[in-house]
Amino acid sequence: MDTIPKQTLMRLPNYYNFIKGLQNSGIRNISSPAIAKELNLNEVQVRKDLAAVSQIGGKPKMGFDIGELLNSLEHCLGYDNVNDAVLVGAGQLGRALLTYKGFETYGMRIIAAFDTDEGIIGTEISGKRVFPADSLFDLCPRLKVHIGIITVQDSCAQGVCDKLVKSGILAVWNFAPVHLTVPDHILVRNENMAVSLAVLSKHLKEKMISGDVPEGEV
Amino acid sequence: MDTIPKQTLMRLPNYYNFIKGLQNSGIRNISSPAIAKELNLNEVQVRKDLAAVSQIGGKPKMGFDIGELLNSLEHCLGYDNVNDAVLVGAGQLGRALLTYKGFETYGMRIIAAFDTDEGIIGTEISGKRVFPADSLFDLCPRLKVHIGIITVQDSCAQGVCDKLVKSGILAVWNFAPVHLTVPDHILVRNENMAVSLAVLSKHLKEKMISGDVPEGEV
DNA sequence: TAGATTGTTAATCGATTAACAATC
DNA sequence: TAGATTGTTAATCGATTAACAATC
Repeated sequence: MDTIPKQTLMRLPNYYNFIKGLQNSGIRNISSPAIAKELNLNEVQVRKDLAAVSQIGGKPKMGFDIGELLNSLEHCLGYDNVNDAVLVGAGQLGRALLTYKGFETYGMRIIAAFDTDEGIIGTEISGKRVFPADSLFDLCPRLKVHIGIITVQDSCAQGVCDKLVKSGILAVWNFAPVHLTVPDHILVRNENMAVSLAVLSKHLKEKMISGDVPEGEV
Repeated sequence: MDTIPKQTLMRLPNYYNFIKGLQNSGIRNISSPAIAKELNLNEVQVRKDLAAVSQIGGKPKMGFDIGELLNSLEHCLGYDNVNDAVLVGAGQLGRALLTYKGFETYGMRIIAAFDTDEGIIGTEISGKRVFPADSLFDLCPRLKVHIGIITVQDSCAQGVCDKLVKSGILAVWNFAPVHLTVPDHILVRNENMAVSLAVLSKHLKEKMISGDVPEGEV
């Protein structure tokens, strides 16, 4: 298990969710062909992916032990090391992220929120305190946080980003659909909801054009 | 401009956001080396991407006309054809998506929401009506919608998905971190917020290990 | 003209898939 | 044993990068 290929890493959550579901139905073993079929993947690809991840591997005729597989996947996905992040912009989307339960599963945690709105500063959202935006400089180093989430309006995003960088943030998860200029050593991941949906729609359109659609549903 | 490579398609929004920013600062032309530098990409890659997208191409010594480039990018991203989607689950996250302004930019539109909570059925969120979940079967075909967004709790996701499929939905954008079983002809895109954050964190960690971090910030 | 920048052809790289021997 | 399933080596595919001639 050296470094896992990026593409493999991206598929891991799908395996995890599928296999977790099996576990809940009381199933103990699963073969890669079975996984491949259900997830619409090539079965060699699944075997390679699992080989890269699983500690003890599978057994011919038996397949993989589901418990072990889940452990291995959790390990690879960083389940067992907690990573803290702060969020700036406690608007509709920011609030949704603060409330979102799923992060814990992957060892991630949003520990605090920042905003400029006097009305919500000092309140708690889903157990996380909202601080004034100015206190970033002070709090980030103290909390030793290195990941910042930007859910402010487009026009404020660059300014917030600059502040985060000054506060010692090394990775930025940006939900504002604008280009952020950052020093070379800062990691930026742009999350663009609209694009995700647009890409899905484009895929669908291509599929429809290629005629791969059931009778008359277009 | 035949079919645009998938990887290129994924980079398009980044070009778009960056170039849009330049336009707002009144700049008229941009060269691919300049884009490459700012976006940390290979300059040949940028040239190839733009070649695949731009209608009229660039001019040696001048670079690309920003207006034309934006038009071409908008065209490729489907800006100019509207695509409708319905959303099921008007909770925190669902509400954030309904409120999100960015979709219009890419020609996407959420036209209605569905929920089981009597308290919010009949209300409007950001101008979109919330209907009872049961009316899916009736409304989807009538609205000719083919994209469904799932923002319900994990435990309901599969049930909702089945309903959507029965209602004629062909593509599903799933925010619940569970595996959805669907007929072969249905497109599923899993959006897992937690994984995105976890992957970012993993990248950061790798970068930190490889020593690519400024003095003492670890 | 000289130099920057374009578009394209060829080389490289990484990921996917096919083929197959090993094993429970 | 026979057959399913594993892990791995080799072939293919697609995307990235390097090299270069064309052009404003």
